[in-house]
Amino acid sequence: MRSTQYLLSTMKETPSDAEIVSHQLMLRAGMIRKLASGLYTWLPSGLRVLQKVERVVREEMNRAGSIEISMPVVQPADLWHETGRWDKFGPELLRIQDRHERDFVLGPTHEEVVTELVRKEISSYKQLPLNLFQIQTKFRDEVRPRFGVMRSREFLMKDAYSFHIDDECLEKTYQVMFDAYCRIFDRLGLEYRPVIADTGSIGGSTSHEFHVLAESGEDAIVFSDGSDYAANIEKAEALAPQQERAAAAQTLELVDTPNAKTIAELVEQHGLAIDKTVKTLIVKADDEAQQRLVALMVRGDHELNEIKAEKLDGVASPLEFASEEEIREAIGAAPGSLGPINLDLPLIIDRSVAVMSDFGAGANIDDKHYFGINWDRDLALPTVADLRNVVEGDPSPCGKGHLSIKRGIEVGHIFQLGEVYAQSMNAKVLTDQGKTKVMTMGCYGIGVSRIVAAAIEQNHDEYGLKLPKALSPFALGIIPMNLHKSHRVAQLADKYYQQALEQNIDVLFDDRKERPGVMFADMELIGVPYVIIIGDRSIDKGVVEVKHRASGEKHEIAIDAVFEHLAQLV
RNA sequence: CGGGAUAUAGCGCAGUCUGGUAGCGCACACGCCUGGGGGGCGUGUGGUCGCAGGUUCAAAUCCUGCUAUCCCGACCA
Repeated sequence: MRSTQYLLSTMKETPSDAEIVSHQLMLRAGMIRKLASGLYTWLPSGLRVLQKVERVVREEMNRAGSIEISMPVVQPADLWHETGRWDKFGPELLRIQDRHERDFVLGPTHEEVVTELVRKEISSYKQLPLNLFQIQTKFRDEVRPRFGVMRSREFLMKDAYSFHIDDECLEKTYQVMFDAYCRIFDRLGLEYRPVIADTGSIGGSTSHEFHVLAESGEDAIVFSDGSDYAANIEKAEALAPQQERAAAAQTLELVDTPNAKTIAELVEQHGLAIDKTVKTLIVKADDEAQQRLVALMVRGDHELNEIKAEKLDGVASPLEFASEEEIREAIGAAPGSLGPINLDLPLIIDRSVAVMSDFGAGANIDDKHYFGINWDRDLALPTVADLRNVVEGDPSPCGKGHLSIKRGIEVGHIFQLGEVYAQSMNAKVLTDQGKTKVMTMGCYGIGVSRIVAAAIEQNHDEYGLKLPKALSPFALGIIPMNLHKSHRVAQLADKYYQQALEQNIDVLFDDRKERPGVMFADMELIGVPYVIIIGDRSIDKGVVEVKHRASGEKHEIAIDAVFEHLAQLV
């Protein structure tokens, strides 16, 4: 490609609405442009990178035995009613109507559509297992799109779905997909980790996420230093504390705390250690429960894990917090003065809270707290459960070592769905016994467009992108010095360009009438891994220079030996 | 959805408080110089100041409403 015939669209200055580095660089390098919040146009350089990711994904999916199809973006609402997700999915599901006022959705995922396909096409166990994938645009009406294509509303995703006669077969395919994902992320040159994950709104049992490690990651993932254990923090169990509860040393005392509405204020104003305080959180109960609200308690320095909470018996799922009015009506006190004593609601406490003694909590009377609370003495020990997020240094749930916490960008997620969708959509086949049986399913997603952003988060420097060669938009750049005045330079540059084209090398020939600094800066910004620099000065010596983006090193290479030299690199 | 901020040329910004003919840098066009790291000089192009109302002789500037975008939060009682 010649620069003069290309849409380079690089920018010197960073647009003010880009926050994280990948978003800034993608704008500056002329990879994407925003059309509206969460909607991006891919410019040529961005599209090149996107397609390189796509290619690796496609190759590895094919290699792993998955078969490519393409399903519609627009899906009839009926299918979503069948699985119940029309009601469950929430406002992220963009609903639209056609001219006949029939309901449709813009597909955020394709379990319904693929199951509809397979239930019609497949009728015998002999046709299983079947693994289908597509690489296609998805739409999710995110609450808060941000960070460019990292969390956009429209995005490119590879989604695969496998169908099996039984769980044993599903588990085999799941492992095949797991391995294929590792190969994909290896080939893309990413630093990543598979972690144990929650299945979330998709449903099912076993699940792993693949995370690219990055400070800007939106997820917290935890690792054991004593084993391979790694999990999303949502899923990591906080083990019960080993130590026994200490004996009561203080008497129960009702204290005026007019200005202590938060744990921080309580600690500061009343000299209470933070691990001698508790937080009482009021959430909605599930529909079958006797009372409309449930109280949950975690230690003052801990965080509630919403995923764990909403899985508890009696707690509404998805988790919903009670409003201030509801709390006042049920308890008679405002948030900020809540606690376990004289609480007329079902109460579930965290394992760490169960071993606390002499602790302080709200009195369920405005502006008052109880200090010196002790279980069994002052009130019976309520239901105990794992309610909190693990923290750095907690013992690992695997039994070996302790946990550390890192940030990750979720780029892949695989699930053993089991019969969830096939059951509700009546997707059955005949077994070798001639009986009907519901198929069991797996599903496997990769965020293709998100990978582009994640790869940049991991591979950049002050000058711009430094993508691994599997991903960089061009493999080779040609920078001529004084192209428009020196025939020798022009001739040689053109010769190299033709040669690169013949060899099918993705080459960017900067034939603009620009100063060298501009050309260097652009090549570095878009991250061209190798650049041939041609000038009269070096031609006089019978050489040209080849510059390596990653190391910054320049080597003089004999004019005729350049492609031989590059053959090993590009 | 709650809180905060912003909206002026393609990009980055000033001007708004204190109303009086819309500015700077970069980019872009042309000319000359320069020619191995975002160069120099000169001449230009480009803006219904987010939208709609209002106040005023006069509004980018003051008032009201709306919209869009970004950030933070949406358990941390």
